[in-house]
Amino acid sequence: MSEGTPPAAPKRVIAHLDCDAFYASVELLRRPELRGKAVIVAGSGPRAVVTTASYEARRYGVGSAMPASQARRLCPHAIVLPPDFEAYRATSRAVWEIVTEQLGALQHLGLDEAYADLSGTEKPLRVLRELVAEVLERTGISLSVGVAPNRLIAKICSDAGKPRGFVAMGREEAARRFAGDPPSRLPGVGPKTAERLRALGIETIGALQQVPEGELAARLGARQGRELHRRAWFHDDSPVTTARVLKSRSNERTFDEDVASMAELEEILRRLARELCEGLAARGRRGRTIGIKVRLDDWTNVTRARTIETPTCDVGLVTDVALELLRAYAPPRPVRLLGVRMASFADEDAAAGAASPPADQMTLPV
DNA sequence: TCTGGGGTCCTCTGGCCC
DNA sequence: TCTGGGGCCAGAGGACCC
Repeated sequence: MSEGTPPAAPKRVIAHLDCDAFYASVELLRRPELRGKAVIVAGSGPRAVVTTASYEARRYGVGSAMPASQARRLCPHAIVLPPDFEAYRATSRAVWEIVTEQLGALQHLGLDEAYADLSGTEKPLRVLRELVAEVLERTGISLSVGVAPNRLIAKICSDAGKPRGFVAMGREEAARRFAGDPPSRLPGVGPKTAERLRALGIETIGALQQVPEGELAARLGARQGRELHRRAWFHDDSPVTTARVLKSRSNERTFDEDVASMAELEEILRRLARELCEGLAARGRRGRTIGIKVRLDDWTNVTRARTIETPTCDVGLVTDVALELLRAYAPPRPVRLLGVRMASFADEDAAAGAASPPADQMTLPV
């Protein structure tokens, strides 16, 4: 190693693995007779939204998070199935156990996607191709894979190749290839940011690349401006983080019809708090910050929280605090959604035991 | 057309302390 | 004694993600 010359950073190889139309795929495995048909997974209530849709349904414009009523209008012949998260979790475990056997620890993002760091792996593309074939054979689930020097490009590549895609790309090529795409293709650019960019006349990633970082910072704030500029050029040095600790847990419900009665709201809040505490107790978690969330009929969202001295998962205490917060706010309009939340968890990792990881450490999506 | 549920992270603001 | 600034924390709201 020569003095004054830093050693070249080892080349990173990051893979993003994404299950194709995951929930719909699980349903099709259970009901093969639906294969090739338009299938929508959605709740049944008047305010239900689409959880996912098969590619046949997507051709009619049906997409995730769309109101189920709208999805039915767009694709009236679609078969609508209720979500079965237990089944999705079980299939998810099966898929990621196979992947973890081959690649080691993963960074999970929900049940159906994960990052793996393959830096230093011999012939990573071959390893990944064989892995995708094995997952398909053993579980029936097809994966799309993006391989790149960073997470940002890997994710965009797996998305661009869906379904059953396998796309590997370097940073310069990504900056060229996706220049004509809208900024919303970049993770972290949602509808609001896309609209702000549109208002500035920025309609493509290529256009975003041409805006000096200083100008973006002046218009969008220093941090977001810098980050957008980096993303437009597909720079990303964030690590693949395999252990994530749960920060908060919540339980919320949207009502089929708005609720104006305070007595009814209090009863619902008691139930939500009890369910939340039972879930926390089962995982041995206790928190200090208790919060409520209220969505009014005009879609106004209000949150209130209080931090107590001693961590708890006691139903009575959590319910009392949540009720006090609700009474102090006293919703001025009918309520559409009510939720309760716990955060600031006590560090009880040691108590969870060394043999098994803490239940909320997301080494596996459970 | 009419928008779920469960999360994370970021920004802003205000209170408190030094 | 008063004032300003910085750091820290909690609370609230917003954007985004799957």
